[in-house]
Amino acid sequence: MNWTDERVEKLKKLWSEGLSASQIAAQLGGVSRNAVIGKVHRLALPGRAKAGGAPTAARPKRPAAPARPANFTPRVATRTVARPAGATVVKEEVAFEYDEVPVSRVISNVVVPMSRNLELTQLTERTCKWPNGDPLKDDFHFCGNESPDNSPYCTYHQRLAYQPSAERRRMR
DNA sequence: CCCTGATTCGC
DNA sequence: GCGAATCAGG
Repeated sequence: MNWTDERVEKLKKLWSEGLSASQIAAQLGGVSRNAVIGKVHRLALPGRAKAGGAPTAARPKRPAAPARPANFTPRVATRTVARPAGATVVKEEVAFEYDEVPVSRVISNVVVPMSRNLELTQLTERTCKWPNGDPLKDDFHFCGNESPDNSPYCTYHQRLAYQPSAERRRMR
């Protein structure tokens, strides 16, 4: 695989967006992370802030928490439990609640992790194997986020995998 | 052991 | 110029 202008442009773009060398290698395909790093140096692109270590500063930022929906009502409910004579009153906190918002939608608004979009050959025992995109098209990739031991999926896709399809559609 | 980028040096 | 091997670190 050679460094065509097109591939170099994609490298520059992804590097500037803060993707790691291995992530870029996975997206380009056909090159190792070492190849990517080597090319970055030859192009004299600006390096990462710290030598070694995760590029925390340049990482893609997590989306901000969603604004409260109009029908969001913060409230703390209490209820009094029947008690024998002499006992103290018991209150239970129910915490914040949404009005008539399906739970799946709330979940969707809060946590939808970015996939690393790895190629099949990049997957390991510890990467999420959730497929993204059309298997017959070029943009087909696997999630690739870290998955817990003994699970083929990351925590998010693990949860997604066990939802009924209608719920799944709402979560995405 | 998982990962990160940096560097070296034979090709 | 390329990138595997290696180093140094989180």
